[in-house]
Amino acid sequence: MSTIYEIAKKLGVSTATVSRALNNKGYVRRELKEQILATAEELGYVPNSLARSLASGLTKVISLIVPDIANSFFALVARGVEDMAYNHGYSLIICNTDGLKAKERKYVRIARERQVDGIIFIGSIVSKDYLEELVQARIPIVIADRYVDGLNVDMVVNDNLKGAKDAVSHLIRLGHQAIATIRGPQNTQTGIDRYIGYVEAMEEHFLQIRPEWVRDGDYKERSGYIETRRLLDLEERPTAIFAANDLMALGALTAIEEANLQVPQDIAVVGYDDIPLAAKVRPRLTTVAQPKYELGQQAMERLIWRLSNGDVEKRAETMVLQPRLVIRESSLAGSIVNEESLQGR
Amino acid sequence: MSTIYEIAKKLGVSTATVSRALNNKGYVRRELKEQILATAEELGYVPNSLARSLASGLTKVISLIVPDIANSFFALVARGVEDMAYNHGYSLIICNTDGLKAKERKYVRIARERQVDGIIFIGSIVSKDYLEELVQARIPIVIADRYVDGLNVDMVVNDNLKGAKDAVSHLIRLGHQAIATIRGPQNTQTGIDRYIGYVEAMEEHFLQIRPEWVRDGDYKERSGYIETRRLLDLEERPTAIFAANDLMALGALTAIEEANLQVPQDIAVVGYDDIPLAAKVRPRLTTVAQPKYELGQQAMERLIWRLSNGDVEKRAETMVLQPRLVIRESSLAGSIVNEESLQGR
DNA sequence: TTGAAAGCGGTACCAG
DNA sequence: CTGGTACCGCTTTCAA
Repeated sequence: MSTIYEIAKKLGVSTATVSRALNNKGYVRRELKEQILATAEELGYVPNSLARSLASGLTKVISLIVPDIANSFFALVARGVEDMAYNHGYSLIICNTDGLKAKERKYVRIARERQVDGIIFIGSIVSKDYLEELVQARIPIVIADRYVDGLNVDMVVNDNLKGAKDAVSHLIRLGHQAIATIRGPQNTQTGIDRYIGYVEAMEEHFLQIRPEWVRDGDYKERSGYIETRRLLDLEERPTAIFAANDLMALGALTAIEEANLQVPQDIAVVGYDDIPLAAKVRPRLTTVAQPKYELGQQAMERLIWRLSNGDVEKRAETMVLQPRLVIRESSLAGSIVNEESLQGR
Repeated sequence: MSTIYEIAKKLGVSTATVSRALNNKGYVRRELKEQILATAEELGYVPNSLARSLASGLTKVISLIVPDIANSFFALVARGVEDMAYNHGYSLIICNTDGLKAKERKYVRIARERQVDGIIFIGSIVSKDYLEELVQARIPIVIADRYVDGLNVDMVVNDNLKGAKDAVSHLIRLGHQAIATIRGPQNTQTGIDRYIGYVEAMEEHFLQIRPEWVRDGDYKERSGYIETRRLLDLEERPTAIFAANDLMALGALTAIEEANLQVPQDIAVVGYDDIPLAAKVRPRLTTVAQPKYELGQQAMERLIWRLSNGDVEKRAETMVLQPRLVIRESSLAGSIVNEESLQGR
């Protein structure tokens, strides 16, 4: 493993000059620079970024903290982050927390030890404990797909309230009046906002919200399944269900199928997120599409921006991306339809 | 950001002693050690792993090179890698190549610059060019889900030949004789082995392989769709299709559905991989399950083992995991069946 | 334009 | 047991 020292020795110059030449920084006589570059090539020189980081104080590494990369939603967001990072010379350390505070804490610790330049949280718990620790350590962070109140931190989210409202309004336009919802955790902002969207849509159309039609899920498929069974057992059964995410909507589809009922004829179902599966199941799932890849991209872009304006203590901003209702079979009567011709609003 | 130097100064000891105490290495008087630990705590000391790595020559970082983390198959393997890495104190740098040699090369370069302790390749191109570069740089690597010939490198794969053979034999047992296959790229070992499995199963049962029943795909859904349409246009149409992976099998299902034919009544379909979608589509897809998570786990475990036996120039080994045929609706006549009761072989 | 040298934060060997 | 100190490989003033 050759070093700049070897290059310097071979050419009888100083390491300072070699460093300048290699980094194209400061003054170096043109031909000398070319010699240095040539020698570096010849020696198979590869810069040691550890040494560089230690000296410069910058690692060009970002920690990406996510509940589970095997979850397709997060995987797509992560992909957006990674592409943007790659284009800007950043490397990503991946951290799966499984929603566990302990793992999250540990990963934050690791991020600090490794001197990462910044951290991106995606849909994580984000306990304020270590969030403050990070602010104190002056490590820039961006939170994606999760709005955390009272924090001077950059965030990128989608307009959950509007998305949910669009979804429910769509059901109402189809003539549904008895619309139930399976909510996400009400201690998360996404869960709260999507529920408010549901409520607002119902109220604007003067539709009654029966308490037993409001079910609490945890964003996992199983809870969608369980709560839907409960809904089906009701004497006053709803004709449509708005699930706060696709996984729960999928669970709903299963429960309805098992009950020998038809979607959407007997019950319509709408989800949220538009994970890849949504377009694959039968009936295809109507859902609110979050710009997942873009969410990741924007988060990373924001972080890079923050990093290059480091000392500027500019106020944090929240970027809101627009969701898009994707209408498919699970909320239409009848046959298979062309998805493209139906997309909109 | 406090350093060991500050701890040392505050206690009037040397940095050497502090280092020893913090790392629980070498001799330090018990009470002194406790004081050091307490002071570290008090100062909010966080070790700088860059400095540590630079001095020790170990980073505890691994590069994970994968075509696309948003692909659920790779995501699951990656998850296996990450969990194992986490348990052993390793961090993972994620690298999406999109199957592009240029990106793969770039990431290998980055891995070297960052002085990673090792590299795990999953289903990648793995050009011999930089593979040799890595061997020369003495960076241990493990290749998962991809067998590369003539290389003294550790590998973890599943028995593709056997898996394919099992799948086709299953179709034959169901009475199929006209069985087509959509192959994977024949410049990949997985593609070759799965094709050989198909051939062996057919030959052992004295079944004819018509050349027009052997189609070439690229592991993407679209190619499965296209090749299936070709198969359906044949005058001598096959009664079953073995696709070399699930994505292509999914494409096949779509093509068959569009042709208004029934799966499995008119045509049976079997895939390979058992991605999450396989159990979700209708009809549910019969497939060969690869132990994805375990594949990742084993790869990482192998790498860790190799790292702790660094100087021992032990011969590389190839670990072969067993695939498992998962029988679902796409290869059975008739109604929805309980998946569990059908798993076997 | 170039070079000397002081770090960056730790590790680890050697002497005491 | 503990301290002194020479690096690890590169960046970055500051002089020359």
